[in-house]
Amino acid sequence: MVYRETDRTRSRAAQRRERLLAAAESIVSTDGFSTATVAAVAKAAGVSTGAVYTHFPSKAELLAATFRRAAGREFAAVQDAVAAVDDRRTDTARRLSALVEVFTRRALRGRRLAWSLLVEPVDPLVEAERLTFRMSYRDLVEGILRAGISGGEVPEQDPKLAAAAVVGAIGEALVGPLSPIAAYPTPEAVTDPLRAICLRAVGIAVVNEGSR
Amino acid sequence: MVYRETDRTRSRAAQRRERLLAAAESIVSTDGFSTATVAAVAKAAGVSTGAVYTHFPSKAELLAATFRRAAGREFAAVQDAVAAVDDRRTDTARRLSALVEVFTRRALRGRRLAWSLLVEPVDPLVEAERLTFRMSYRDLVEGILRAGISGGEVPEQDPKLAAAAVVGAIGEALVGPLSPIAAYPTPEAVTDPLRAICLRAVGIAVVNEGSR
DNA sequence: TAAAGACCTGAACTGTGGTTCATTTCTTGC
DNA sequence: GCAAGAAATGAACCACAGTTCAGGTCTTTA
Repeated sequence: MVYRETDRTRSRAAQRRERLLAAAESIVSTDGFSTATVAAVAKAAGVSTGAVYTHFPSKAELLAATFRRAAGREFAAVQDAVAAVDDRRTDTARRLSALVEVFTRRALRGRRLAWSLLVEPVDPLVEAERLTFRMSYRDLVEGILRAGISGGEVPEQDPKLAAAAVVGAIGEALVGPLSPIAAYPTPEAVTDPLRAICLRAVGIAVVNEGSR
Repeated sequence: MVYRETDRTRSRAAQRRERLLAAAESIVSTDGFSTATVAAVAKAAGVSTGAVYTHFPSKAELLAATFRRAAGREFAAVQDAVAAVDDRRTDTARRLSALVEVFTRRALRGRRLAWSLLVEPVDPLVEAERLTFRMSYRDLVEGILRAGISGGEVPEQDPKLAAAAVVGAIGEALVGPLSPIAAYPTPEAVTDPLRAICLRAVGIAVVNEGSR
């Protein structure tokens, strides 16, 4: 044999894969997963439909990878925001507030993507990814609550249940069909009351609702 | 023409329609909407696939009607429970508690159906029905909150946002993939903390969490 | 019982979109 | 430049489930 896999070919392949993912994400974030057909993604990436299958074993895997990419970035941003608070001092209210604030801000900025990531009906394999990320968010909240409970800032309660409720409340308030956020003029107008709701829900008395 | 539509034929048709809906609901409540194919529903109802189309214009309409049937019953039960509290006296905490309790109890009893009604990916037409019902729940909560706010029991806040959050919290805590309820031994073990969370979320201080 | 219309049957049809594959084009190392 | 292997192409293929329809059956009224 004469042909060999080399740095150049590998990076070329990685580039193609990246192009495909970027194209898929672009479609998803403007029109949702349902319009992200193999043909559409291929076209957007400037390749043939068949070429998709040299980089991904199936459409489901392509979309799952796309989901991971987008959701991972979102989660990392929220996680970082929470961690940044930690750097200064441990304060449950602040950490939860940071979580709500960053999540909300980002969801408002990219509402279609947020909708796709949170509630759009998707292929089972993508749904599995979604489950993973929702669990990550719940675990993040749960961790905050556990720390708060042991520190005495948060009343005794099942942190798992409370965390699930908080995640559900944020999700429904922001991207669910029930969300009234379209009527809100600024991000703060959403984050402030939503933060108040989340803090109260876990039993933290909210003193000053205005903030920053 | 000699053939005429008569009471007998009409009731026969109504019966068939009913059989189809019942069959569809049975399938949905055990295996979800995804397995409710036209063929499967027809078979379960004891008719041919073609006969379905004499009673429903499309599969989507059949499933939408099925959804309405099941979701309508659930909502009515919750609504009745809330109204029953009203009969005695107006008390926001009691009304919200009744809502949480009945919703939870029923969801726990039929978890698969609850999942199908709340979060299973479905046809757009069915999704539209779901939206309607979610709005009904939100409106129910919103009404309770408005009354509470004007009565001074509940602090000033956007009742729409708070209602959406409450509905989201309940949904996620009960049937979402994050739900830890499988670990709970009895319905009360779920309703008590969940009620506490919901009441606190809207700003009602929870004094005694034990209850009844 | 006959005519007329509606209903029922289930096999055939259809539309959509994921997947495959024979062929062509590239890439690599000599 | 050439052999060998990989990747790309895009039209053909296929699977699946919703929908249709020709033919048979049932209901109704006269």
